[in-house]
Amino acid sequence: MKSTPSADDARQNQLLAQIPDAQWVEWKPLLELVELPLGHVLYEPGARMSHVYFPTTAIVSLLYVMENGSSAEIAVVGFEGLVGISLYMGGHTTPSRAVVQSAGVGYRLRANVLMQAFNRAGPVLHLLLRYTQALITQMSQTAVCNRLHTLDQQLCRWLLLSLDRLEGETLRMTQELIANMLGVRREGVTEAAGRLEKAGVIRYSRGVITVLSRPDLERRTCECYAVVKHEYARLLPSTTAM
Amino acid sequence: MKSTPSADDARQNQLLAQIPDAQWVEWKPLLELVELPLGHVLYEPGARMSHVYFPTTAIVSLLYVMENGSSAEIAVVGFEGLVGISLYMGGHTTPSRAVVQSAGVGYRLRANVLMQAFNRAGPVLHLLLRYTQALITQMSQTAVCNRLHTLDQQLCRWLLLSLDRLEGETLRMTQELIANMLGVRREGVTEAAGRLEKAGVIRYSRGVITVLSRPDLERRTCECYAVVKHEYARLLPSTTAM
DNA sequence: GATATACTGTGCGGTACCGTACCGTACCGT
DNA sequence: ACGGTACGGTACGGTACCGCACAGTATATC
Repeated sequence: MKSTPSADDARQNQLLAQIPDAQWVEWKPLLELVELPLGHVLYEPGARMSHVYFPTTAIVSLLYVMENGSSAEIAVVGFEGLVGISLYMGGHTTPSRAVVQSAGVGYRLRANVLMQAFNRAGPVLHLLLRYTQALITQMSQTAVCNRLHTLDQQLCRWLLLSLDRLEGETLRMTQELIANMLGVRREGVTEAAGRLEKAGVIRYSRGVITVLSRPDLERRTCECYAVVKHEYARLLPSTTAM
Repeated sequence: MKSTPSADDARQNQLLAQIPDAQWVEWKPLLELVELPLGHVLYEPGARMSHVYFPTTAIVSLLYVMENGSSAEIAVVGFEGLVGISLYMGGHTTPSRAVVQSAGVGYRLRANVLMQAFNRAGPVLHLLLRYTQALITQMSQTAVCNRLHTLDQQLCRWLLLSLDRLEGETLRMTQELIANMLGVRREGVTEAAGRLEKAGVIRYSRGVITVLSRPDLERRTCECYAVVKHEYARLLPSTTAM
C-alpha cells in the first residue's frame, strides 16, 4: 500500500505527498515525528488544537462520546488524511474526540504554520478542502449505514476501512474496541466475527484479526464501503493504490 | 424567527445576511429568486451543479438513496445555510441528493460567481467554511443518533430541527415523508407520533403537525439536538434567534 | 508452574423495529 | 352526493440487537 514501508518519511501521508514542492520545502523542517500509541487522545471535544496531525502508520478514530459514556465512531483517518480539520474550517474545535485506534506514528505541524499557508489561499487550500469533502462523505455514509445495515455488514465495512489504512492483512484490535467504534455491544461483535470466521473469511485470535479473503469481505459488506472508497479515489487521486 | 416574514428578502438567509457589504452589493443583483416546491430535487448524486441555493422559507434535505431505494437523511438545510457545498469544497459533486422537504422559496447564485469570490479568498471563504463545519457536526450527530437512540427521540430531534427552520409552530409533512427522512417504516412514525400526541406534545392531522409544547419536545429528545444547535450558534452567531 | 488479567464465547429473556397485510377516515374533484 | 385517493391507524409474527450473567481460554506476571 505504501511505497517505502520502513522509511519514516512524512510523505507516506497522502496529503503531504501532494503538497506542491514550493510549500513542501517550507514545511519539511517544521514537521515533527510523533509516536501515536493505542488509545492516545489527539484532541478532546471543545479543546483548541495546537497542531494538525498527519498519520502515516497509525489510524485515528473520530468518535463521539455520549453523556452516558456510550460512543460511536463518525469517521476513520489514516495515512490518507489529516486530523484536525476544524482548525482550518474556522471553528477551531469540534464536539468529537480523536483517539488512536491502531498504534503507529505520524507527523504534526503547528497550527499557525498551517494557517499561514491557508491565508495565502492557493493549492494547499484546495487540497485540504477536497480531503474534507471526502471525509464528509465518510461521515454521511456512516450515518446511513448505522440506520440501514446489519452489524455483519458494518463489521465488514469497518474491517475494510481499517485494512486500507494499514499494511498487510492483519489488524490488531480487540472485540471490545471494535464494539466501541461501531457503537454496539461487545458480544455482538463476537457473534458477527464468529460468523466471518466460520465462513473462512477471517481468522480471529485474542486481539489479532487476519483477513484471509478480502474479496469475500467486500462481497459481504454493504454498498457504503464502495461509495466511500470511490469518493476518496475521485477527490484525492494519488500515486499509490488508495 | 426571521425578521421580516413577508418581504422576500434574500437576506432572510443567514449566510447572505453575513456577507460583507462590499461583496453584497456585487452579489445582490445576481441573486435569483426561485420557487422550491415540495419534492423538488436541487441536485442528484454525481451531478455537477450550476448554482448554489440559499433557502429562505424552504427546507432542503440532504439524503442518501440506497441501491434498493431505501433512503436516510444526512442533514437538513434551511434559512441558516446553503445547498451545494461540494461546489466550493472542490469535489464539484456528492453521492447524496438534495430534495425540498418543506415548500418555500430561496435564492440561487451561479456557480462561477461564487467561485470568483472564493478564489480571492477572504471573509466569504471563512464564513462558508464555518458553515460547513456546522453542517459536518449535524452529519456526525445524525450518524451517532441513528446508532444509539430510539425512534421516539429521533422524531423529536427531527421535529425540532425542522421547527427551527420555519416560522410558527406548524409543520406540513406526511408521516410517509418523515419516515423516508428518518430511514424507518411509515408505521414506526405513526406509533411514535401517536405517543407524542397522546402525551399532548403535538397534534397531528393529515399532513399537518402542530407543536403544542416545544419544551416537552426538547425534554423528550436526545442530547444530539442540543449539540447541533450549540454548534450552529457558536460557529454562526447571527443577528436573529438562531 | 500458579495466579491474575485480559480477552472471547454462550445463553436467555427482553424490546425496538421490521415486513406485510389490511382497514378506517379525511379530503379531493366532478 | 359519490367515488377516488391520499393519508393514518392497527395487528401480528419475525428478527436483530440489547442487557446481563457467567463460563472458558490465552497471555502476562511472578
